[in-house]
Amino acid sequence: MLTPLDEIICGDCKDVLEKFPDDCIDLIVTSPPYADSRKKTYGGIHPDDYVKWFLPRTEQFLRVLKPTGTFILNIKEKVVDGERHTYVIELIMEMRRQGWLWTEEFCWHKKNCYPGKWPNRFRDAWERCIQFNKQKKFNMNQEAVMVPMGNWAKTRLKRLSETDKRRDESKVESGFGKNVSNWLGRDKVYPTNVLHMATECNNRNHSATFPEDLPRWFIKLFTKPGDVVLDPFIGSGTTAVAAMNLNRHYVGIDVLEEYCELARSATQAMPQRKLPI
Amino acid sequence: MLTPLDEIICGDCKDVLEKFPDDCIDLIVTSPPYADSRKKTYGGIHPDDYVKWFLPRTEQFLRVLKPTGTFILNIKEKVVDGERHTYVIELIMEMRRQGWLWTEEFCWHKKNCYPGKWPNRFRDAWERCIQFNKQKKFNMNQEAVMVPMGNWAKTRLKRLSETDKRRDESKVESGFGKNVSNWLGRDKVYPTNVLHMATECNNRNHSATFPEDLPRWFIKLFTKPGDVVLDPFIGSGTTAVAAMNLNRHYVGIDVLEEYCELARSATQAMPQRKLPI
DNA sequence: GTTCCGCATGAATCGATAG
DNA sequence: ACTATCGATTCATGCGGAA
Repeated sequence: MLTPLDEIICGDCKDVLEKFPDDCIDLIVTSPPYADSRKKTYGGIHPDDYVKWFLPRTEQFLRVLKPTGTFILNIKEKVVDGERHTYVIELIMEMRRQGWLWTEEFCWHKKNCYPGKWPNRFRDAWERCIQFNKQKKFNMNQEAVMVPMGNWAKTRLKRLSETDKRRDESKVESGFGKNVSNWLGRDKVYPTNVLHMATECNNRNHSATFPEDLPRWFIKLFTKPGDVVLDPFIGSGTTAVAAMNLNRHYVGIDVLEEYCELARSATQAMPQRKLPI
Repeated sequence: MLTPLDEIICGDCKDVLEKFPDDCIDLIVTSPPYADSRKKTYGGIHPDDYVKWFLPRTEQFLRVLKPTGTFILNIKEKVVDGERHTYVIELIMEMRRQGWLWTEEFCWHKKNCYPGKWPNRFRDAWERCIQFNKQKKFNMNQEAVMVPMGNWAKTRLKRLSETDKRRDESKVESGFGKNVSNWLGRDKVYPTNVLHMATECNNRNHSATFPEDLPRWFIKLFTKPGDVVLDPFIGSGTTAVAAMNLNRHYVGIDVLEEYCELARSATQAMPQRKLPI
């Protein structure tokens, strides 16, 4: 079977991917249903069963990913009985046994985290974006995510509005859009492994969207135009839209037909490809 | 033996703590020698041996810590052979078997991280501050680390200078100092589990100092004046100085006499206790 | 066209209450 | 006793409407 490109496929990603050929995906970036979350829609996997549930799927991810490809897993451990549960770190250990390399762990600082107050902890304002690879040599285009933040840029930024300044603090290109070309040839710096992005809290159709900037950043970093991006838990379609906007092919999978429809609408509602990338 | 207070003791913390009574420490906060780092000074423990080396020491930490106390471990996994090494997550698993509760993991965002460029990764701008406890109920004074950042403050901040605004962004009390009292009674918010603090790059006598703000923040959060703070890897004495400034007792331990001397000088050079806390 | 203000909205967590 | 459900808590963000 050939790889179906630019499609949203309904089904369990384990079953769907079994029909895919080996080494056909350049980047997998996904935010799976967290343990015990989204119960009403996804059924909810108990934290204690999460690793066992996930491993057969990462096995398929490993097979379909190209040797030079990357797998970015956005995840966070829940608090269970007053403690951080260990399913995420156990998953890392088990995936290494499966053959994955644990290359890096990015920290996504969620500037607008969920509110609340408890006697024994503060609000959780960060999630892991764990980078796995098949080999030590993988594709990476660092220049694609460089940030205009030299002295010249800094001076100019002082004249921007408060809102724009806030966006600039994210240091991740978001908020600059078309103007980014103005910064070419100026002082630009490489980002770090800490990403500052706010969640999108205005999406009423899907309870757990990550911001488009997140997959967008990793797509620019780990793929080039024409490459294939897979999100095995596509949800509302954020990853597919991000890939589309960057002239990459996408493959989206979700077990719920409802979300597949949502993702299809999102990709088809795209007004145009916003160039330049 | 009674607990020796406000002293820097030379020796391996395992041996030194064996002579301490049970349940005598309110907070342990430390940044141990990282695996295979600081070879010249600490001898360097190979990453593969790190957990085995560390566990007998955490066993003593567990014994001397009060039931309501907290252990904050500032650590980060090294890159070994292109991969993040697993000694930190293995350590968490093993310490849980030892009886520790893995309550939380704070993210310390190092705003001025170490420079450098590599083909396959970005600069590492965050470290883990892992919180362990003996029981679910522990002492925590959240009000002590509240931050002036409500709507009212936000509006007002627009009129402050650029420099002040930058300091404000740190959200961790650093940079506000005396002015912070002006904000009392106004909108203050609780912080999150992401700490934004710059590293101190001016200490050339010790190879791995963390900024005083880091132990200071945790000391304010998990102890009250008169409590006892232990740093079993005291290094240049940052934790002892922070405890002293906050009117807490300290116990510092280091295997190297050279660092003990350095720490003693640091505590004795204290000009005065900077009140208010 | 700007800027400003008010408002709804969250991958949360704890503790109490109910079965 | 042990599990399931529910209310209270809390704040950065982006939207729409207003000045």
